[in-house]
Amino acid sequence: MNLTKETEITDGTVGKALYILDLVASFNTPPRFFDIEKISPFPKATTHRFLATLISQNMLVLDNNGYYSLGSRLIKLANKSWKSASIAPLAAPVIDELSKASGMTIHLAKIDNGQVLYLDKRNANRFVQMFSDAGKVAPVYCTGIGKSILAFSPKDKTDRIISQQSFFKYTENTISSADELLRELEDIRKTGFSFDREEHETGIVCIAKPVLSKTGEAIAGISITLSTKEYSLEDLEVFKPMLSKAAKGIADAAEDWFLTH
Amino acid sequence: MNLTKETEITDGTVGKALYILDLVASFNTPPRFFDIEKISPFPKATTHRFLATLISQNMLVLDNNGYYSLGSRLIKLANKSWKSASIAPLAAPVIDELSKASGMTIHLAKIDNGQVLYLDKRNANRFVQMFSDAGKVAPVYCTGIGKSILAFSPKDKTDRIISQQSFFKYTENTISSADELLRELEDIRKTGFSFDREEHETGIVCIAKPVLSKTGEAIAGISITLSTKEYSLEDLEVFKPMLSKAAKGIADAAEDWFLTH
DNA sequence: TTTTATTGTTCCATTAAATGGAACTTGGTT
DNA sequence: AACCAAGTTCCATTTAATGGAACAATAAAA
Repeated sequence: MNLTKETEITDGTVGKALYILDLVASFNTPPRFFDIEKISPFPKATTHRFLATLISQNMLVLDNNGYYSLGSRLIKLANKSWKSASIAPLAAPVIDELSKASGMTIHLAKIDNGQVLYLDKRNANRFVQMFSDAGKVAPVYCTGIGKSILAFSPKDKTDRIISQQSFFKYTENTISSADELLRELEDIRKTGFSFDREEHETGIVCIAKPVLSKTGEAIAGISITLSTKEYSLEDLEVFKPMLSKAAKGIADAAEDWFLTH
Repeated sequence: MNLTKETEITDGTVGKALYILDLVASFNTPPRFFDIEKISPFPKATTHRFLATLISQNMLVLDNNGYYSLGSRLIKLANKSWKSASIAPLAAPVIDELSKASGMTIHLAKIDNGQVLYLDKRNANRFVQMFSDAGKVAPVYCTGIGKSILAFSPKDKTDRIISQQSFFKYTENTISSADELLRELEDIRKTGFSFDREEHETGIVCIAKPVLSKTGEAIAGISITLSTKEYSLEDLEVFKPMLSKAAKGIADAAEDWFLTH
């Protein structure tokens, strides 16, 4: 589990309670008190009290076997978050169409805290597991969407995000230095398209394009993903026109929304 | 906006901060400080400090025009919550199949805090807006799933939930008293199926079935929804076999999961 | 069954942080 | 330029968080 410490333990009591919430979320299977206590930076009594508070607040659930899991209040809040704080609902019809037209797996993502945050997904088989990917995160430097957004961001923002990267080598194709990444961003700016050439996961390739604001800055990105079991990198070329159309469509929808609100 | 006060302002600082988070979430469009302050039970300075804390914690975002919206940390947490704390991911393949077989809109929901909480959805057109329905809530007494779960819950639980209902009359068909609801639950126990006969929204009908645990208690419910523009209440009958099969399939998947964890 | 080890919960004197009234700053309007 | 409303900061007072340690419950071993 790749637990990026994105939030310092600050803001007094509230920050600490939310830190405990993240701790619980970081387990792949519901932890017991002991498991949490082991990695908690707070004394036992304090950790215990925070857990009790979070349960009372419906942020956590404690089952009768002593296992903690995340509570339903989060699902309810996320529903509103997804709708109000992102372009995902505006982009949804466009993504539906791209999914239908391409028949392939589609992702919509933005950059959040130096990482790629997936906002929506359509599976190739057209059936979606809700929440299965919205909310997931991935590194910018080895994803098509991450690189496409980076290529069309202001220089200071790009530099700041690059400085946050670890350049962990997921596959033999993974970009492993800031210089190498900067060179590739140059290429992406020329063509407008970026690729993931099995850089994050062997056997998975994608083509991505940024969703640009009126000022030419990337506000999000969309991608089409293929498996090399059935297709090759070259097969991605054919999707360029529909990908461009979709990126434009989302940008227009975002623009309309902005003008009417 | 139907803001059910599901959480009292307790648990000191943490509870209060989360109350402010709910306040921000209760707006349909991003509020300004003034809007929040108006309905906040806390003094101006305190409200302001909580907002600042929540922003610093990535639970809220303040745009440069002074509007507050929900932050990305919620989407990330909800992703994990959906996966770990509910049967939604286990049910997903079964729901996919039911969606394909029926061609209709499918819902998966459970009861949470006396309300129906939707966990997953498949649209009739087969394209899904993620998060668009997972996280939404509806009353138990006028939804097919709500009634089906209630009918197969222990008496004390059923009574407690019924006592929480307002019996607001959404349509002329809405059940408007506890007695009326109890009578209908009797019928549902006999047949195993429940219906929403335009009780929540005019023009919308559905058939639902509970997902039962080994002990015969409902742990969730699934439904197939139709619009009376194209279909009628009678058309729901044909879905009984596939709905039963799906409910059984989800129950089995949940059982398997339980045995192997 | 009894003992021992481990996990989980509560207590309360001490310490530290939250509180909120009021003063102040910012930005827009006549 | 004077005014009004929205948004932010200050700091003495109050209130709640803290955490070491004792205790309880549960699981494992003898």
